Amino acid sequence: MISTKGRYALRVMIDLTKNQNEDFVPLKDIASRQGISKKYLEILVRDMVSAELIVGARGKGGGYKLCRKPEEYTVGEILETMEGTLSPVVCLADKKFNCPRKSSCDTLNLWTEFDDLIHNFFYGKKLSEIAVKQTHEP
Amino acid sequence: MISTKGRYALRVMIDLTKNQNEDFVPLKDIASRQGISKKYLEILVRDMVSAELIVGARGKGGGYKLCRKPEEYTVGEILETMEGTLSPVVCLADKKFNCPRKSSCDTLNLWTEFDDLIHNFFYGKKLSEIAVKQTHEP
DNA sequence: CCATTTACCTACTATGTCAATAGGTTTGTT
DNA sequence: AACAAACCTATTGACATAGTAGGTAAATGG
Repeated sequence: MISTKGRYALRVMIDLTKNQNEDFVPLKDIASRQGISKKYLEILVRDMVSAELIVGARGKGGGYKLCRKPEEYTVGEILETMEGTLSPVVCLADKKFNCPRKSSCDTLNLWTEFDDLIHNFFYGKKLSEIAVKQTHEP
Repeated sequence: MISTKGRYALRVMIDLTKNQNEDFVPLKDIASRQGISKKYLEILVRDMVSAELIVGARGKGGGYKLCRKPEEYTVGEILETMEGTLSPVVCLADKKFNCPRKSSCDTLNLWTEFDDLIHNFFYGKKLSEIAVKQTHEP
């Protein structure tokens, strides 16, 4: 299951996409628009900066900003950064894990197929696709 | 991520499929073949019985048995029983949960699409498909 | 230059789930 | 009666999740 880390991070990225006009968007604004604790977002945003998904600027007029164009991010990249892995099972998540049952496992095929499905789904979605500005009813 | 509950339960179902010739398969045998603690399996198997995936018989000659043909089970049904839900996010997992951001959420579509993908994948797979006896290399 | 605004940093915590383990009771078979 | 099996209740250690609390550092505006 996707945790708040991944889900909130994605919403931050969408929020930043929608507010690209401003140079830097303060976390305070994002938090209030998204209805998420600013304190908690600080933790997530730190990881996002060190993963080079966004950049921060201090002081007055500071905040956060995307460091690429929205179409240059995939949802998969964002989620995988925050969640650590998108793999549905331990044996596929950890590359170093060499399962002793590997050659005889009846379920490995199933998990591998599922893993590919997840990967292709999320890496096939661009941030720009899901962060479209909403058209309001007349 | 699919926990051991779902993964082990699936392996129990596969084991039972492969040993359909015997009337009832003792948990002891399943545990040793699968290399899983019998004590832990007891807990999982209890849930499987109450969900009517399998039936148990006590006493000597007892054990567990499928209550339908392998082609009448879907992997989705087995996993969903054990995991509680297959939904990737809380807002879709809990039917009673009425998210206040539902109408304005930018990510709901994404999660719904992903949820359908997961559901279709696992409910499209039958137990009989993944529990085929392995053909050995000559 | 100083107050303000912002990011950035370290630490702590309550809660819950996971993955078992331990020990006992009941039921059916031989 | 002995045994083998399912069935039942309770407990536990480890870890992740989803935060909270309080402070420091840097940039800007007046």
